[in-house]
This record gives sequence, structure tokens and C-alpha cells, in this order.
Amino acid sequence: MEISKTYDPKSFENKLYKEWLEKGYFKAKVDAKKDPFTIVIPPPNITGQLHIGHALNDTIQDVIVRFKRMQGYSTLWLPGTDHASIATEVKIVEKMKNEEGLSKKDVGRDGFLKRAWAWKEQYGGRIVEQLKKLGASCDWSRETFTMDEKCSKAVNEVFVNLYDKGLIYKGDRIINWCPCCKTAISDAEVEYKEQDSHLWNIRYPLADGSGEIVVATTRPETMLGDTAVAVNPKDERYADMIGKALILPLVNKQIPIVADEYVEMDFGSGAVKITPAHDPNDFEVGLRHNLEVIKVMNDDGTMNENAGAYQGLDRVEARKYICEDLQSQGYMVKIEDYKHNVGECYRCHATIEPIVSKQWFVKMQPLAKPAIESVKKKKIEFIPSRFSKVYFNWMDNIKDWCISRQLWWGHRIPAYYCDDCDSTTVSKTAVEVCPKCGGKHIRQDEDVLDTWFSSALWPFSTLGFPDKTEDLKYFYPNSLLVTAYDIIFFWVARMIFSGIEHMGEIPFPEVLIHGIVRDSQGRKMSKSLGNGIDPLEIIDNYGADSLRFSLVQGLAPGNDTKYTDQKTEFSRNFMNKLWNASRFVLLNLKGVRLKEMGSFRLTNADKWILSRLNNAIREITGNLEKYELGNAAAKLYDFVWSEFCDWYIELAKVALYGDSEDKKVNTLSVLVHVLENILKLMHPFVPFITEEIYKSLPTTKKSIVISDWPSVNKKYNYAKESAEFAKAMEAVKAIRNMKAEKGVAPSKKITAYFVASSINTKDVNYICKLASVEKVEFVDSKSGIDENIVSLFGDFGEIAVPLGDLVDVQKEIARLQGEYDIAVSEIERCNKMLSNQGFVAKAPKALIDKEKEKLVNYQEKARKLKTEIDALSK
RNA sequence: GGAAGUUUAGCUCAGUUGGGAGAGCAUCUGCCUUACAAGCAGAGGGUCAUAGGUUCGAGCCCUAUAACUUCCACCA
Repeated sequence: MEISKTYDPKSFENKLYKEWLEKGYFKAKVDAKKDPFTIVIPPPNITGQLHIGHALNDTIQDVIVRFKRMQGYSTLWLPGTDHASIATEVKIVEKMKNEEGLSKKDVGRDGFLKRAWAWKEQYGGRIVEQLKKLGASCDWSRETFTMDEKCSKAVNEVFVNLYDKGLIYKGDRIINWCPCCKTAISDAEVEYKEQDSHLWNIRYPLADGSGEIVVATTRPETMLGDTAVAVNPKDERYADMIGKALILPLVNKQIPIVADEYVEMDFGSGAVKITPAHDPNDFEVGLRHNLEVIKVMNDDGTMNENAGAYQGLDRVEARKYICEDLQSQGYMVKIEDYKHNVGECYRCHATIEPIVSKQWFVKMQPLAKPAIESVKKKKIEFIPSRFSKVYFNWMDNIKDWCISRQLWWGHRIPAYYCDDCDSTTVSKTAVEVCPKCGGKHIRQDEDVLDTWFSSALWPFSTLGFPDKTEDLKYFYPNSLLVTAYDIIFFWVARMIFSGIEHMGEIPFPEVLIHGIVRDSQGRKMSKSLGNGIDPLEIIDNYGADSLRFSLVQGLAPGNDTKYTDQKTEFSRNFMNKLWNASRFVLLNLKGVRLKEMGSFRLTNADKWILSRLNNAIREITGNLEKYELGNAAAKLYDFVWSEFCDWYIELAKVALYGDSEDKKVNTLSVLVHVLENILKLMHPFVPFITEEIYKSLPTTKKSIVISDWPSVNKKYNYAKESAEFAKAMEAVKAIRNMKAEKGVAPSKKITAYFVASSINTKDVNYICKLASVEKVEFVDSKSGIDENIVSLFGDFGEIAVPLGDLVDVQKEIARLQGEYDIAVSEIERCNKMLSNQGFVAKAPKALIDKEKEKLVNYQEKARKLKTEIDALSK
């Protein structure tokens, strides 16, 4: 079969993917005779489009999965999507507003969910189709959505289990409130950004008129909810005042002065206003001193009935008026410029309000402990290992996890309240009759769970948990998790403690962490900068293989990578190179019956490339096993382009265009053998092009997807022959270099005298072809040559090329002198090393021998150069 | 405040237990040589951030410094 003249990925990528799906190559089978290899995909949000970050993450997974599949593992790459509670709900709300002019309230919970599911049906599959374009070898028959029946079942199971163990509780705590999304969010969902603001210094007079205290605050509007002022118990300035009452300005009520260690004496005035309802630290202080908790804000960020005259104002407006009033009433002491960090919602970037609210929480300490242990004891390893520090830092300081969200899109909390007896029942199945009083006035909790609550169960909920399915038994624990470092907290940590708690076993032994893709200037890609790269556009222009290869090229585990057009072009060029090399081989195969490897004599060139192939297989396999994708890609590039294309194909032309039919067939057999192995080695990285070419080879029957990964063939370790052949290659380079230096056209045929040369006579043909040499003569000395000559020295011995008038004797002497000087300095270096007692005593023997050999070679070379220089100088 | 990463050729980055500095792009020279100009051949270009230390030997290990980046914490 022929392949087309130019590399045109569009002509086969989609077609091949369809074929793979039809043949079911990606379908995982529970097979007791094989070891499983399992990866669950980090499920992309259904709101999302495939961006370059997904492309990187999924390319890495696909490379590893395809590699393992070829190695014979029963491979499962389980795909799916995440319902992305907040992100999706925001989109639906927006859409309803724009298209129907309706709000959540207007349509009600059922109406809203109906629209949300419709949206999911329409758009949820987008990203899946995009993954297919990338070539992802996921088992689509197991595709899971986090709100599928089985996942919901797992969520309820886990919720009830944790509740029964006392690890889930409901309570009034300070939480992060997003006034824009109108829901609580977890600590991990808050992003802190530095903002220019002010430090307002406000005077609080003592109730008895004996003085005042000045407090500093960055949030003056919360003063309406102040229920104390705190000072440090050791602070002598305020020692007399502790226990006294202050008048809260504007509100005109009395609040106490309390002593608490939390207050830093050095900061500001050393006195802090305490607003337990709107600050996490103040909340703690409030608990210790039994202070009243007064909320002054509504859920939408406006001031509530406790704000008196400011009721109804937005928090930003309220701040303005409060400051004005403080000023006019003489309470404002001063306003300083101040930079501080303000929490933002990671979804909508609205400023977060810490607020006291009744929410559901997961008690983290008992769960974190074994999860920390598992990484400490290396049952789970982060790659690179430094990320375990990030993990420890988070887990060691973890606070209880707020899991309830005041949203509708998500897993509804399986808690039921009885209006008759006021009891709470938590149940896996719907409750209609109160188990306590038999009452029928039951309400389910209105809230849904944090998206990450279900994501945390992903490694086993996807496999059928809580049912003990065959899949779960076989594919759990998973083998590896691949993710970017930015969701270690959100996701990885939570999967680890969830797996240990609910499965009794870690979810995966290895976590491969990669970086993020930045733009060509090293900036994060963002909508606001407009510097995003659309991977689909790249696929359209260059093909999925080029995109994949450009993403792993130069990739080091854990490090960020930059996207540049040059990288894609570089990759596309490489694809083109592979395509054309293959085309060369296939064009020459017409009407040829190939021989079995081993059934014919190999040339030195054959032995050399087969040795190099072994080397490539060894190194690339090693790299892939350590997940060093960037290194593996670099070695592939070098082996394919430099060794196979630039050398071996050129060498092969000697036989293909000149020798006997028999030798031609031999050479073609080797070419096909090497090419077949190259395709396999490259397949995990660039699945489409390799399949397209592989199918065209006469030696292959089944798809490359399910072919066997190449292994090192010990028969092909021709160390001696390779070393000898390397001399011929060096001779070629020396002659080419000489021609370029002397201004001789590369194609100009020359005569070369091999003086007392150790070059194998069988290799002469190759030198002639590659260096454009017309005639080679082996001579014992140069004495018989009467023309002016250029002498080349190297491991090959000496090559003398007559160039007549082109040789400028003075310049030749200078060139040779230069080479001589280098040789001499090398000799000095070798001598220095070898005379170093420490080196000789401690260095490995192989290294010492190598140095000794170099010394001999350089001495020999120097001797010849000297003789030559002397002869020319006469 | 705590932690991590980066610093290697003009640019983007590799460099795997420490054993003579690499690739691509860019630059320069010469080539349409019957797979490929998305190509071929050749060349130039680096006190491996700085200063110490360990070692026979350091881009690699240790200490300090500088610059940039990131994460965590959040003293009002």
C-alpha cells in the first residue's frame, strides 16, 4: 500500500480514531492473567472547552496509557466529566436571564434542574468530543459523569458513613461567603489577592468618659457588628481598662474591653475591634470570651436590619457612608494607605465575606492523619517528590471542610428534617416518614454538596463503589494519577483521604505532577489577557500529533512549559520527516519480497543501526517507565532524525541504488525492521501518524495500538562492529568538513588515499557515497602522491586528499598546527589526570582505561600531525 | 511571615546515582544530491547567576547571596 506524497494529518486522523473505537482497542477488560494499569482522568467540567492545559494533561496520560497497553497491561483509562456545581449553575442562571428573562426564583428548583440537565445534554459532550480529536485512548464505554446514578449512590453512601462515624456535622461556623454566587465556599476555593486599601483608625470612647481606645481596621463597615475590643493581656497601656466598657460609635451601645493573647501589641494601636460574625479570628476570640455574634450583612452583601441606618446599602456603599459619618462625628483619627490581601471567590472573583453561617462540615483531623502517613511511608509517592511538601503543608494545617453549598446543581445533601419532632435523619435513600416520631412532614436539606466531595470519590465511584464490582476489585487501587500542581489541595489530597477511609486502601501509589502551559512570554493564560491558545485550532492547522509532540517536547516533570508556535512547527516538521522517511522505504518496497531478520548477512551499516535501535529502545523505555516524557521525546527525535534518516537511510542507498538485487532486499528488510520499531516507539506520543504508516507496512497485520512494545534484542548488540563503523562515519564527516573549508563543492568527486588506515574495506562504498568520493586507494605511505594534498587525521587513521592548486601550503600548516595544539593540550590533560594519585586510586576502572586509551590516541595523532607539519614546512 | 521552583548558547529549554557542556529555533557558509527546501551538508556561539565549601574530580552535592516566579499563611 502506498502513502500519500505529503504529510496531511487531516486525511487520516479522524478516520483512524473512528476505526480504533469500532475495533474496541481502548475497552478495558478484567483479565486475571494480566496486570491492570489504571488511570482515571481528571474530569473536565461540563462547562469547559478543551484548553491547552487539558491538552497537556491528557496527552501525558495518553502517552503513558498507550505505552502500558503496548507493554501488555490490561489498561483502563477511565474518562468522564464533572458537574462543576458553581461554575455550571452560574452559566445556567446567566442563560436563563439572557434568554428567558427569568431568575432561579421564578423557575423554582425543579424548573432550574430541568434546564440544567438540558444544558448538560447539549454541551456536556463537547469536551469529550474534543478529547477524541486529541487521540485520547479512553475507554468510552465506562465514561462517567459525576452526577450519574452510580456516583450519586457513592456520594450518599459516603455521606452517611461519615455522618454515622461523627465525621460530618452541621454547625454555626465562620465560613467564606460569596455574595455573588450566594453560597458558602471552602477555604481552598478562596484566592487571596493584594489590594490597595486603607487602614482606618477609629476612636472608641470609654463609657465612663475616662478616656478612649483607638482601633485600626481595614473593614470599617463591620464595626456595626462589633461586640468587644480586645487588647493583649500583657499590654501595660491598657491594663487598667480591661473589663471596662466602650461606646461603639454610630451604634451607641456599650461593648466590653477584653484581654486576648491573639492581639499583637506591636501592630497599630495594639487594640483590635472584635466582630465575631464577620472575621474568623474574631469569631475565635468571641468563643473564648462568650461574646455576642451580630451579623450585619445579608447573603447578597447588603447591610441587614442590624445595620440600623445603613440597612439595605451594599457593603461598599455602606463603608463610604460609615466613614463619612465617623469623620463628621469626630471618631475618625486618621486614614492610612495600606496594602493587604483580600479573599476572592475562585469562580467569580467577587470579594469573599467571612460570615457566620450554619453549614455542613467534614471533620478533617481523623481523616488527614492516615492520609499524611500514607505519603510519609511512601505508599503514595509524588513525582517529583518535592510536591509531597506542598501536600504535607496543606494536610498538617487542615481545617474542617465546609461541604454545603447554597446551590441547586449538584448532589443534594441526604439529610432530612422532621417538622413534627424537629429531628434530623441522614439516609442513603429518600426519607418520607420520620424514623423518630413517625411524622410525615419531612423536608430534605435544600443545599447541595461541594463539587469536590464527589470528585474525591472518583477513583472508586467510577468503578462501581459501594457495590463490590469486578471492575472495582480489579482496577482499584488505580495505578497512577496525572494532574497539574494547582489541584493538589482541591482534589489529590481529598482523593487520598477518601480512598483510605472508604476503600481501606490508598487510591493510587503514584501521583505524577505536571506544570501549567504558559504563553510565549511565560505568562499564565487567562481570558482577561486574551493570550489563550486554542488546542483545537492547532489540531486543525497542524494535526493532533504535532500538538501532542510539541506539548511533551522539553517537558520536565513538575515544571511549567511554554507554548510557542515554533515548537509546533518543530513538531510538524518532525512528523513530516517521519512521513517522508517512511515514504522512502515504502516506495522502494514495490514488488519486493522481504526476508526474515536473521536469515541473511548484515552489513556493518546494518549492525550499526541495529545497535543504535537497541540503545534507543533501552533508553526510551527507561524514560517512559520513569514518566520522563520530555527525555523520551528528545531521544526519539534524535534517533529518528539523525541516526535513522540522516545516516542509515543515506547508507542504505548504497545498496538500494547500486548493489545486487539480493543485497537490496537485505537492506530493505533491515529498513522495514527498524522503521517498524521506530513507529512503535513513537506511537504513544503520536498515535495517528504511526498507525497510518504502520498499516502500510507489509510486515504488519494488526493495529499498532495493540502491538507489542519493542524490546532490546541481544543479538543486535554489535559493539565491536558499531565502533568500527563509527570510524567510517567519522571519515565521512572529516571529508565533508574539509570540502566545506576548502571551498570544494560537496558534490565534487575527489580521490582519497587511506594511509595505513584501519578502516574496513567493506565500509569504503559508504564513504564514497556519503562524502562524494570517486576513488579510494589504500596506501602504506603518501610518498607516491605527487599532487598537493590535504591530510586528515582521526580515529580512522589518515586520509590524504589531493587537491592540487586548491591547497595553500601555508594555510595547511596553520590548520595542522591548530589541530596539533589541541592534541597536545589533550595529552596534557590526560597526563594530568592519570598522574593524579587520587584519580587513579578512586575513579572507576572503566574511566581510567578510557583516559589511557584517549592518551594513546592523542599521542598517535600528535605524532602524525607533527610529521606532516615538518614535511610541509621543508 | 513560611515553603518551593527557576537562573546553562542571542531565544526556548534538556542535561537521569558527580567522570571531558547538548537540542531546536535564530545567525553565517554552501547545496533543489532520484523520501523530505516542513529539506541536506558544514560553521560560529556558553567563567553552566554570584561567592565559598565537600571531592582526585562539581552544571549536578552542601552553605550563603542576588534576581525572577509560584504556593501557603493572613497582624486587625
